[in-house]
Amino acid sequence: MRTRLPWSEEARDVLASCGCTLSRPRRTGGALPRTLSASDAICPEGRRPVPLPGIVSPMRMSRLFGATLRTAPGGAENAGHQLLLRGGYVRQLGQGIFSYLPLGVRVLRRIEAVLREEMDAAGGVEVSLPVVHPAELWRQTGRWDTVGPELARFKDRRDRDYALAMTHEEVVATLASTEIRSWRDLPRLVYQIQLKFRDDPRPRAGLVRAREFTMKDAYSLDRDVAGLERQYARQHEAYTTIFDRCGLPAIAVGADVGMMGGSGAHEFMYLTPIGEDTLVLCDSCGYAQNRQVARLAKAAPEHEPVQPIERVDTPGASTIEDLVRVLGVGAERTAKALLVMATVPGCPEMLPVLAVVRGDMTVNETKLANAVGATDLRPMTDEEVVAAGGVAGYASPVGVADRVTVVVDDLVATSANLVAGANEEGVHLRNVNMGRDYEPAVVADIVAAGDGDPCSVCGAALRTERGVEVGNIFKLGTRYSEAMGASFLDDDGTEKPIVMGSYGIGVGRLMACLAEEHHDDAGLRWPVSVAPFETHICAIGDDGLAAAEELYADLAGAGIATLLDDRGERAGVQFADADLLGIPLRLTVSPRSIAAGGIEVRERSGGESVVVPRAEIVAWIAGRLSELRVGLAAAMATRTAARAGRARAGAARPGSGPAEV
RNA sequence: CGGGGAGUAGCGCAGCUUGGUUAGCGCGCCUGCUUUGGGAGCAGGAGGCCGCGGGUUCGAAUCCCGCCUCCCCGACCA
Repeated sequence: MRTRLPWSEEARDVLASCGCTLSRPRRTGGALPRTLSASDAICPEGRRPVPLPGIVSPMRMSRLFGATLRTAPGGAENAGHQLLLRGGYVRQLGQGIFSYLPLGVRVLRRIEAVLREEMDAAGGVEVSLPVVHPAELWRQTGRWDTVGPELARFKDRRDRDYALAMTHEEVVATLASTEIRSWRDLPRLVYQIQLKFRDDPRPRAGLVRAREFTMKDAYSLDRDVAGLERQYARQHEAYTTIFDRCGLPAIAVGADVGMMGGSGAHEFMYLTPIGEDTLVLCDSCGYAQNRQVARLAKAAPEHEPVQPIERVDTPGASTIEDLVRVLGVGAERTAKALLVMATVPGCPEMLPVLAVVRGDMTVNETKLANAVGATDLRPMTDEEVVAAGGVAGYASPVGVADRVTVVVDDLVATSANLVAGANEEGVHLRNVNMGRDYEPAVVADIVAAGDGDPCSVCGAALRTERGVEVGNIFKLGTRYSEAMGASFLDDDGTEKPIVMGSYGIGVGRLMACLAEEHHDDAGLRWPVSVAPFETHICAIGDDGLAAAEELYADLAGAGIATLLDDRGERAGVQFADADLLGIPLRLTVSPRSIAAGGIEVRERSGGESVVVPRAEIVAWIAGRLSELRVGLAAAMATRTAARAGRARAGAARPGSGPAEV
């Protein structure tokens, strides 16, 4: 049975303005997109009702700014970055700072078009907020002091402090304080596509981690938490659609809220070895979390009577491995202590912290930082260890509670008779028990989950993967609205703070990930939805060029984004550059193709060339592009699902998933 | 910030250890001729503050010191 797909609302609007009879794309196997957008339309006359979003004009290669390079500049490590440089999409100006050349700009614009469509569809309205922020703005939320050097600061000529925008919560909250007065003004979703600067300590992998970058950031404003949850779920859905449409397989994982604060967050991850985040995944139940927050199942320790504490000499045994060997006990019978200094907002001095986990586990620094409310942790210096009453290799929570904040993993808290250090060189203590021998300041889950650990949901073995964070969504709550005085009058007559959420996608990073995902040895292979052009005409020879000019005019007239190689280069050069640039359809016009009665079409994604009669070429291409678009969405949906395993429980897709067709 | 590496023509690199007179190679670029469906051939050419500053030396791309920049590995983020 065939279901007719609905045109999206926006598509209906634009289609109404087209005089042609439009047909729907054919099913190409697998799932179809939820709705069809205007660009999915197949027009029998080869016309498209509106210019393709994000693509404003066809282009001649002779006018293009930016050379293709045969060899990638040194320093470009990953394939995607190398190809973007070689293809003339981007150039690096400084560490983490890039120029976009015309081809790169066009890819950006197309990604942005998808972002705008999906944000609009989610009820968003576009704004454009300043990149230069008065310091006062950031002081009001306290982030001027808490964020650190990542926030780039400068002074103006009158010695006033400013910051370069690294995110826009403060500005949005300030605006909301004047624009939103009543519950009738809510909910709202504002978004922008704007430059950000973060003085990242370590830019890396080209566009994947730049310091200056464009970001789509959206902010939801709601009356209450229920409203926030609705918008959050809607954004979650929109993000899934966005990455599907762009052709990037990405999965949602639970995440730490980090410097944003708030009550919950998901990150959208592109799984790749070049990623710098470690994700903890469960293939069995779909649990998926950033390692920073991933949990593991901890078997409840067996109950046993508390034994008297006793000293034991362990000369030279300063590691858990030594201890296991010398005392002949399992690592799970030991307690391991880690000494760190924590930066806690509001505290003038750093807080000394002693963290205790079982010897067979490792501390997760993010969890530990969250447990003490710290923004930053670093190892203690030797002097600080002494001041804390500890001895390197023999640190222990026993007897130091007055000098350090003791944080105990919840498993240690319920484990009896552990072996711990004695805060004395060469000495350990047997039968150490929390409560009797020491008092913790905090008990929390502070251990790291990793490969092979049991899943906290279903018990199956977890595995880890690397990923790049291409997007995130945060439930901010009222932190920013309260700080900036953004409140509204509710229908019960009381003044309430606006409940906020924030939702980001790095545009350049998304482009970099796409380049990483879609390439082969010869070059890039852009998904049709984000390619800088849809067709690339190679004009071979003088006769070929003359015929190509006509084809170019026809395609341009049909609204098909076309790049014409009019440089008069040899065929091999043109083909090699076409492969490098990675435009989906290559059209060859040459004496040979003319003799064969048409235009030679070859798809960058592979397959044989076909010759299409000249009279049919425009409609043929329009149809093929339409098929490619539909096929892309279907392929991405299945691919994403396959990569995520059966992502459900852990990924916690809120609300209903995409409608099955 | 800690550790490792690199700055020589537009791009990729050699030369440096063991200082030496005019700094090379491939690709690209310019001119001409020939070629013309997978990065052409021949001939001729242009293009260098050898990252910057100081020092050693008769003489420094080369040795020494300082600085800057970029890349990679660890703590942060779209």
